[in-house]
Amino acid sequence: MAAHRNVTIKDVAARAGVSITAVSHALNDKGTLAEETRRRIREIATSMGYQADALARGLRRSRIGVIGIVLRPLDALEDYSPPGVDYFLRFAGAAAVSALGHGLSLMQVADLVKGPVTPLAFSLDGYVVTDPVRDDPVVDLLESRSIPYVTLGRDPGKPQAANWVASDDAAATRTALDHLAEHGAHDVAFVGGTDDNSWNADAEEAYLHWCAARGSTPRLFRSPERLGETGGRELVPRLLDGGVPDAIYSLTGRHAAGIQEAMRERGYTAPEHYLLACGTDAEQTRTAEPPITAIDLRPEVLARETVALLAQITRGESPAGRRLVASELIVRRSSQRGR
Amino acid sequence: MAAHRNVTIKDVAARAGVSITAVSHALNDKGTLAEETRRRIREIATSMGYQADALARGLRRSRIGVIGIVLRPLDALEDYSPPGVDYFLRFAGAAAVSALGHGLSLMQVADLVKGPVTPLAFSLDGYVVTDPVRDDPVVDLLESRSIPYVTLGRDPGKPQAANWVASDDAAATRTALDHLAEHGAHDVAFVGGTDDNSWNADAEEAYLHWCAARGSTPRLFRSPERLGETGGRELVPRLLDGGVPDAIYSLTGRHAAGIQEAMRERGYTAPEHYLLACGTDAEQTRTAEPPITAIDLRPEVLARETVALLAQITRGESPAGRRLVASELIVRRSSQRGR
DNA sequence: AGCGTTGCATAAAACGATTTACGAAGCTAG
DNA sequence: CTAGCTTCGTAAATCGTTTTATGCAACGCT
Repeated sequence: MAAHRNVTIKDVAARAGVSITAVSHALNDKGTLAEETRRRIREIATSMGYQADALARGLRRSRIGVIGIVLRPLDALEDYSPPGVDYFLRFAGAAAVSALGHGLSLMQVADLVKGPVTPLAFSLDGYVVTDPVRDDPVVDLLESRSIPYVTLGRDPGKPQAANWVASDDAAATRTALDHLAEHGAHDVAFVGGTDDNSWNADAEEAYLHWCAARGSTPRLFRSPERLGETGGRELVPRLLDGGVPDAIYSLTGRHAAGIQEAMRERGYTAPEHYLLACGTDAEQTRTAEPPITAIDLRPEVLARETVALLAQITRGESPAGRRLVASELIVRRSSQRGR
Repeated sequence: MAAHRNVTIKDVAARAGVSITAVSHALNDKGTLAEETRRRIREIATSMGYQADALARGLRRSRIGVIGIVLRPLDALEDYSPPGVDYFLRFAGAAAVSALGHGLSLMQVADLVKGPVTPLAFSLDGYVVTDPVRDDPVVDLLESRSIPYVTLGRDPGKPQAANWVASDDAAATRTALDHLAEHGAHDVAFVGGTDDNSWNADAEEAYLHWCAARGSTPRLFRSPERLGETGGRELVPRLLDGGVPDAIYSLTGRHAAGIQEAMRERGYTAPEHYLLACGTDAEQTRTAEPPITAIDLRPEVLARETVALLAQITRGESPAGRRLVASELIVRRSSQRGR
């Protein structure tokens, strides 16, 4: 238990009676060693429990087997485990697991452009950046350091960006709106966030198109993500201006929960007086009374695709990758009414 | 955008017309440089956007500013984002945030003793190991590599272990049992897990003592954590042997949820026919119908204490630290009955 | 003049790997 | 016999820092 220096390549070389070069070559399948020598060295290395020091190796190779993940919406919130928002945790968890499958590990990194940043930040092999905002400074920073990255959701300011994975938000929005319409809604109000990312942008645009196609007048509202339930509650008076809407489609779970509460306080409940659906599944949508119909963005699938793409890129293959992942509507009581 | 080599200490030295030693000393407040020189070098370094390479620095200093976290119960589950278990995610999230406060960052590491391990694993500054089992191999491994660590929950096999933080599970158990008794329960059945960690051990022991003190006959059940809701459901026939218990205290949230469901299917609901409480708060306990009384282990507080202790140790100060954190009972409908 | 301080700065040796370039045998062909 | 080619290994440079040991003035003192 004494402060026991770990076994280094030098120790292995000494024990095997060869040079450290030989050991390195044997272990990495390089050079021109005789097969027999290779085998012998490997055997000795294993028996000594040798494991190459990741730092030293990284210094030479400039790859350390770790990728970073930056959750931009949480950077904006300045809270990395906000109550009720489990999408990001599910995504990050799934990403970590996927990374392991590629021999990588994953490290969550707090806002790269603010304050003191983790020392390792610029030595990582690559980054997953979720929901970048328009011309995101984090993306610029990575770009300027030429660190590879994949965004989850497009950077709305860079339509030509090469590598991203995204949920098919336009399709998901249409599915949700159609569902509300099927259950009798003519007039659907839309509540989005204010972060300038592709999730908000694509959903809004799809909503406007949908309204135009049906000849209905859009009623579009926005509330900062940061305000959460409170933001939802405060929107209700405006939502009720000009009568109770047939249905409300709220992008974020926390807004939806706030809206539902404030509506109930005024005597309006779903699905009796209006229909309610939400653009992302969250603890609130599952546990509200009644439970709220929501879109499952399938963070596990998104994570798998995102990490796979990044892994490919860090390995040097760099096939421009743009992958769209279909989401799924989970129908719950808040939007179901006999037709 | 060209593959732009990052600015190194050598570049700074060249620009400032001094040796690299001078730059290193200026930036780390070492050596005997003139104050004026120091200032000038620092200025140039900042203006060039110099940032020391973490790998190279780590290689010398053998500290890289990253700590690892190992969630043993999830290792056992082989699922790092199991549904409904938010305690670990809350803990890990809070730990990450706390780590930042100490200038460290946190990396989640999957089972250190199984399969290929992340290359960086043995170069980290230290580890948080949650809920080690008796003579945990991960703890042994860290010990043998002399990597500092703090456990969350004691290793039941090492009563003399120096550094741990834990929730006061004995007290919490008594509080919950007393609460059930106050609401009229005489005969409380106890359902624990099978992992041999201090959480299970301390709660069981407290339960047995409590029964002994009151002269009631203990009814102790165990079900593997891994079985989750199913495990809870399957326990119900045995729980009902010899009549419906006044109350059931289940340690894990998933067991509790399964028990509640299977009981309802047989026509027994809480709090009408029996009282129900749970040893940890989880999505299920909050959202079940009725919601289940549960103990909030306060993962945020635990995380803060654990990381603070580890940070101290990695800084070289190593005050043996054993800290007990009080948890809090959240009373919900499942255990409330007019007396 | 000689000597010990003091103050400032640097050269060089680590840290632990990978990679490049070269060298010593042994063999073959002319 | 020797030039040339394999085959098998190794020496040394390198990655970017930190740290240790040393060097060189200038100064004050006897």
